[in-house]
Amino acid sequence: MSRNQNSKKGRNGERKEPLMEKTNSIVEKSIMDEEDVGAFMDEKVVIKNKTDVVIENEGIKDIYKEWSVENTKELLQKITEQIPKRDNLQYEFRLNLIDWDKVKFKEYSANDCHKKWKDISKGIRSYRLMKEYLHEARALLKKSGSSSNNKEWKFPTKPIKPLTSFMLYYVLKKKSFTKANPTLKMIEVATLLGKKYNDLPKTKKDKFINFSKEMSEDYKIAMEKFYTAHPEAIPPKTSRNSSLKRKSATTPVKEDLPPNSSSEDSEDGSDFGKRRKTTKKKSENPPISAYSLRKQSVLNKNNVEHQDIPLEDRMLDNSKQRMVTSAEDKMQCEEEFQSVEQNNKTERASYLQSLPEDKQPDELKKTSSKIKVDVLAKNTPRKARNSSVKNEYSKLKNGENQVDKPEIKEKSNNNPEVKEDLIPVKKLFEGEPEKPPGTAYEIFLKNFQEQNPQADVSSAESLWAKLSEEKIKFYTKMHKEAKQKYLEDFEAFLNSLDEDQLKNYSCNKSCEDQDDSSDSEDDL
DNA sequence: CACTACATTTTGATTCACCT
DNA sequence: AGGTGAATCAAAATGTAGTG
Repeated sequence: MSRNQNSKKGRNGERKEPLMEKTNSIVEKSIMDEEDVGAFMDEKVVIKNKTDVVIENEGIKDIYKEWSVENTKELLQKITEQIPKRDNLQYEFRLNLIDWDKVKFKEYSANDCHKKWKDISKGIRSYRLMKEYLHEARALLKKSGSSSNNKEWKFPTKPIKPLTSFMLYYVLKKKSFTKANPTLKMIEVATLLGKKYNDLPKTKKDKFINFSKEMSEDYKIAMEKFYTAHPEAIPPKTSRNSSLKRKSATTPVKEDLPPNSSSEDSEDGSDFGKRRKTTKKKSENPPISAYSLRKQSVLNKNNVEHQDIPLEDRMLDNSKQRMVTSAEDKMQCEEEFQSVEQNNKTERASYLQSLPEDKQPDELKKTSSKIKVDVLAKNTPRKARNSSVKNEYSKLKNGENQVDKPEIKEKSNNNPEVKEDLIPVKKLFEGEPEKPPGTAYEIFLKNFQEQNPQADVSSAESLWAKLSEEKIKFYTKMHKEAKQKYLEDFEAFLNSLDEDQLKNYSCNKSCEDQDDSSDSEDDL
């Protein structure tokens, strides 16, 4: 692009004024008519040289200094010697760097040589033809095609990943958005569009989501075809070492974070791991998603049928299988998951109700292990998930135990199976925000109970199970927003406390927590 | 200086290593 | 065994650092 721009400039890089060009051509023409000095050089060059000399007031006799072909050749050689072997500077910059004192030879001064070069270069074409571009393009293709690193050149037909719903929205809106806000930087545009996307009405958002899903399905089919045609393109199974590479790739690992949250769990003395081992059979863990359910089923099936195949391979198979799963199959899987999840909820609720009242909170705590993930991972931007909020939690965790307590407090309220009347009511601190319902289902239940005060919980449950996908999404969104608001309010609440209040709050919560944990220990 | 590689922002889908 | 979480990758334009 810069070369095209340069081609519009004068040889010295400065932009020629149209008036100036006109003036020069008139001058050249008039001189051409009266002079015949082109003994061995291009007429135009000599004439131009003449005007230059006149303008620079260097004496009229220099105009007629002769340049034989041999001397001109020698000049070119001298200039060539001044250029480094690996010269990659643009013409104008290189020209400015040439030391004409080193070029000068025989009776020609540095100025003579410089001027002569200016004249010669006038006769050189400064633009490139299409065929020249094509020639270079072929050379580039040859070069790039041989590079094993260049995937695009190696597999030009490889389908590109489909855009996510947000990406579709971003691409669609970016142009008009930047036009309306030309001062915004690209990063700001992305941030604002991200916010706008999140605030998008559900119906509009669904359009993008659906389209994205369609694209995703097409991509899967295309990839399947591509891998059939190019089995060599199938990525080789990665070794354990490759994880290090992945970590050191584009996104730097946050050093202030523990390697993973599970180690954090064990480090802080929490017995989450132990609890899983001692109190629950693995098979009792309900699937957390449709994918999880499918994976569970596939892996179990494989377990029976192909016990000799390594787990990693089976997981890979599962991933591959997922790649080629049809939309219908996926829907079925999703429905299956919803049904399983609802069954689990119902079973869990009746189990909780069957427990003695003092055991219920502990049982709730055992199963609601993932508050951080649920609240933070799902409802905050990725960056916040990874750093700010997590850091905030861990920072406070280390020094100020008051945050642990709300966390646990929230845990007990965040369980999908929680019935309001099962939660021991804890007094709220002054200004402390009220906890939101723990699940989308609870929001639905609350609404349901408000509208049908006579109806019992089981009818709400069966209604929830039959709820359309759209309505479930609606309640999920409401739930998300409520949780997000609570997080923000809670953070603001903590910030608003002075040291004494914080101690007081911390102490209150610690006492509550001690009660809870002693119960918990007993239970274990 | 020219050029290249990478980081920056956003969301969501996908993949897969790792840990319990 | 399998749940979890981190990495990656799609798009865009621009800035920056490193290399030659």
